[in-house]
Amino acid sequence: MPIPVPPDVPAMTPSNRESAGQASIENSLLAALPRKEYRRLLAGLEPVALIFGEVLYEPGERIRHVYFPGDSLVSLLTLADGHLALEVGLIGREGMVGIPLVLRYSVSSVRALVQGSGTAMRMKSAQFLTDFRTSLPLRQGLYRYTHTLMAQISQTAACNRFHVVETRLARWLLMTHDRVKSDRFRMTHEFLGHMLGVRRVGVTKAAQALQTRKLISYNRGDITILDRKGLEAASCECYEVVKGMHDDVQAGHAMRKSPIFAAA
Amino acid sequence: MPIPVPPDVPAMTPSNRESAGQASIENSLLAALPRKEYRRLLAGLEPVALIFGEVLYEPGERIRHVYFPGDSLVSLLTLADGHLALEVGLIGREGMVGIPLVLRYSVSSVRALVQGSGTAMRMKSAQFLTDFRTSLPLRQGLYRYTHTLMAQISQTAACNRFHVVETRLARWLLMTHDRVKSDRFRMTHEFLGHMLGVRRVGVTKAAQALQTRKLISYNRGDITILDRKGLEAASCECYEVVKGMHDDVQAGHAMRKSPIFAAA
DNA sequence: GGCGTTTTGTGCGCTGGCGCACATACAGCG
DNA sequence: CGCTGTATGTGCGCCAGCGCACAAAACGCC
Repeated sequence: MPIPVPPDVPAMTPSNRESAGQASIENSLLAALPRKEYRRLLAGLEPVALIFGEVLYEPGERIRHVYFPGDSLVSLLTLADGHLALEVGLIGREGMVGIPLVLRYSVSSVRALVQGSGTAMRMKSAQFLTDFRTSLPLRQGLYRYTHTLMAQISQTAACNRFHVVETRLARWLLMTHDRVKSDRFRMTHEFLGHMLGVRRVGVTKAAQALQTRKLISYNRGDITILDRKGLEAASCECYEVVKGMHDDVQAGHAMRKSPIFAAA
Repeated sequence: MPIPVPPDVPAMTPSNRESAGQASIENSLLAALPRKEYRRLLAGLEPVALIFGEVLYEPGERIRHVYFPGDSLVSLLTLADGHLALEVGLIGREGMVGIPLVLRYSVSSVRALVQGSGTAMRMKSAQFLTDFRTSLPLRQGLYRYTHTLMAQISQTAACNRFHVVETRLARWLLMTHDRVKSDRFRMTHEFLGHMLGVRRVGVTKAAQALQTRKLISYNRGDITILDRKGLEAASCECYEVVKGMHDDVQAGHAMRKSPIFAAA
């Protein structure tokens, strides 16, 4: 009842579920760790396939696992009045789901919903707390990611207040596009309505406008990005702001001397 | 031009500026520290008077000091399009201004604006980073506060999206009331408009409604809470949600065994 | 006591999004 | 092939909040 499960993507077979994340390290936070450190953490990490519509946490619920998405995508939703939802954060390969644990808090205050099927590495909370305590690089990466997540949430708040649906939809599609490798993804208007906190019909209107402008095309839950540049022009500067922040952090992994970081 | 400086409150004289925070520890985070720990930190702490309208940080600006408010009040504002502002967080005696430093980030992504004149203790960033590294109780308190701040920002995002001005104004007044000791505070409609992200006239309308219902009274920037219970009824449940979270954390200082906390 | 400034009040037309209700279309399945 | 469910399209009246413009108080200051 809360959020209707959207049309399923082709389900993962047991075979590719097994091999998920086996080949290369798909999550940037993990990939940024020193090889040795990564191998050590691997013991507690387990590849899983996340399926569209799956709820990882509910508000007020104890966090059992943290997730490092590969090509999966997870939305953080704030619920209001029980039926209305609004996305406040979007987590893909650049981040981790379960940030409260970084802050020594074991309860989520938002719903974490799988918004794009795909792979992820997960770890039990207890194990994570141990590894987090003993791994400096992991701590550093996660603290920085936490900061960008806060910034993302703040910016999203203003965006939701001031910008019209069409603009916000464009932004949202871009953010998703950044995190998934493909130009196509499954996504119904109904579902988008819950993300943007508007009626389904509002999404339909906005999507029509974007399609007319040849920026996207869609058909029964199948959205294709046609003109990435054009979409960027159609979105608000909130997109650039948040993106810039993520890029800063990514860059920070390489050049630790960047003036924006506090001395470790 | 961005945000008009609101009517000044009676300015602090040099004498009470000197004695600010001298008497008792007004900030809860500091007060919760073991005595010995607090005395050690005191060396780097400096009492200051914060004045209505003062900007502590601008987005993208390097953080020079952190602030532990006593009876002062600081708003975190996200800016959009350069002229519109929206409050995403409110910090009083329960918290600290400068959370990015907790996450090893030295740049603020929001504007920090003094919204209620009063006292605070401040510390240079470099000193803070040192003390933060060496004080376990300080780290614990700040991590937990950071979590509640994130939760507050998320909830505020949804609130701003779904609730009408009158309701949000009620919530905002309650949050302020919780942090200031007094039933009266200075606050023009214009200023409130920037907090709630609406036109001044919108605030006037909402304030009229609350005044008609005998919940508040106001006069040229002087607002009085008349009926606290009534205001709570007039506000949205977002208020309760956020308040409950803060209370949990406060309680957590006393009973560390609470199941909501992750093992240290 | 008069004057400028700040704060609050009022009016008006406009628009984006809402709630509701129904129409169409395509997809999979027996 | 037709049925059922899912996804998208359309129409309509409504309302909160917007932008703009101006009026009316209250305050501070010379």
